[in-house]
Amino acid sequence: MTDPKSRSASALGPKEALFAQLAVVAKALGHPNRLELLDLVAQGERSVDALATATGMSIANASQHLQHLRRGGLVTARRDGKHVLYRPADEAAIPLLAALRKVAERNLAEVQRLLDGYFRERDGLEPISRRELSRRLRDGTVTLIDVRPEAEYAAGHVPGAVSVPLAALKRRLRELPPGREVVAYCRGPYCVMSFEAVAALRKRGITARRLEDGYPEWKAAGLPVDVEAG
Amino acid sequence: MTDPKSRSASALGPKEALFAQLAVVAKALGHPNRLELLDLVAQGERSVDALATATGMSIANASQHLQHLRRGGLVTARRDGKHVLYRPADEAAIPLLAALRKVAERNLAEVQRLLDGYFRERDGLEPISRRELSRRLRDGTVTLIDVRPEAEYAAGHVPGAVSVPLAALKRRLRELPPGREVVAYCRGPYCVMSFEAVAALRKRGITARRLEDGYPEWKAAGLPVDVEAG
DNA sequence: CATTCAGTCAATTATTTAATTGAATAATAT
DNA sequence: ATATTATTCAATTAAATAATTGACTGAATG
Repeated sequence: MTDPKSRSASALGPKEALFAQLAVVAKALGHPNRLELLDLVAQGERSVDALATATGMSIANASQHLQHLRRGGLVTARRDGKHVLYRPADEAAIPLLAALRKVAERNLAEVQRLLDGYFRERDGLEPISRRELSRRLRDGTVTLIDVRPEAEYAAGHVPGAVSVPLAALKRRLRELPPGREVVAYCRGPYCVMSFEAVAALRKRGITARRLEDGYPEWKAAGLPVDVEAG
Repeated sequence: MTDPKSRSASALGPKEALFAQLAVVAKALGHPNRLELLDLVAQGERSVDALATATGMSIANASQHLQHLRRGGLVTARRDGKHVLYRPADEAAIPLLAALRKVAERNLAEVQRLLDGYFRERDGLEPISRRELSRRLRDGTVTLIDVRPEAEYAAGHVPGAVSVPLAALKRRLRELPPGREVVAYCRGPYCVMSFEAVAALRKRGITARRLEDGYPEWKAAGLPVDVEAG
């Protein structure tokens, strides 16, 4: 019995044990499939394979997720003939799911985007003006990223911008100086890449905005540009 | 957007994406250390190393857990000089924690065991509701003591409460107005300090009760709070 | 009493997540 | 400047979790 998890909670201090137990409940909610199952179960008692079919999971997979939910005290099961029927264990389980939704809705830009629809979200991301960007680049209070493909960056970009093509953004997040606002730009007002970039950054808790319009408009405004030597 | 895999949640259906986002929040709650951190943060804004010290975690570990909580939208951080101070991101975060507790309390045998064991006196100590406390504070028929450490009292407390940290309670018993019921509160329903305070007072013949839950819940209920000037 | 259906269990593999260490950064003090 | 303090980051390793597969069990049916 070297595994600390297998020790009874009494070995842990009451405080630790309680948080450990709360974590069991939270973990039960910590997987999209289980949330989907719980959401279905909340609508009424259902059999395992009805749930598996409804969600597109395999029976075994659904069964295991349901048992995970059961261990978390969120659902209970009863046998009815050949079928095992699951239902919410507790009237407190539903408010818990609601509280979770509330936090998610309030805080996650990504959820907001989903709720409001793709294009409405774009309006929520107020862009930074060229004038303000210029000033903040001088101050060094902002990280500017060019999310267009590398070739376009090479052909001309805003001075001070770093090339981080959208496709590479996720895995290069760590390169961004932390605690500094990020501004992303791309081809112009009808290009979605900077919207996507900002959404991805915000989803990860990074403060991010779009530059108004994009590179062509920057250049057209007579502002300086850099071209890759070569 | 040449690589479809680089798209964020928008590549999933809206339903899947929604559950995925809810799972992010739930996962943020899905670790005992993070729950402990959140519980502390709920008492008031705190620096990373204050939190690390209070919980016994390494600074780096605490920092990472806090960032995990931040990604889940449960806390936010601001810089104050050298320190980064974390606080709850959202008033919805506290009810979420409370809902989690409720489910855990009702359903988990292990928690039940804890309540029956360590906290077994709880049943004997009927807590006083916030509503009733408010009324009796107005009437002046009760002495309210805050048994948390002094720093937490300073960061915010129930108006009218006197700071009597648990450690100091015994030697400060004579400061309590005699013949008046004492109500004690601390950090919340699973914080043992108020239980111990009440037990200590009763042992000495003083009529004492706990406030239901604790300071974070008082604040979350929208009731007034006092903060120490300075 | 063997067969089938509905679930569960156990074992495997792949993927995630956690904790640790030491280096990097940011703000401040010397 | 340089040092100091507080925090974050990056890389490593260990541990936990997820999905899959096939074997297993309990209840109905022929």
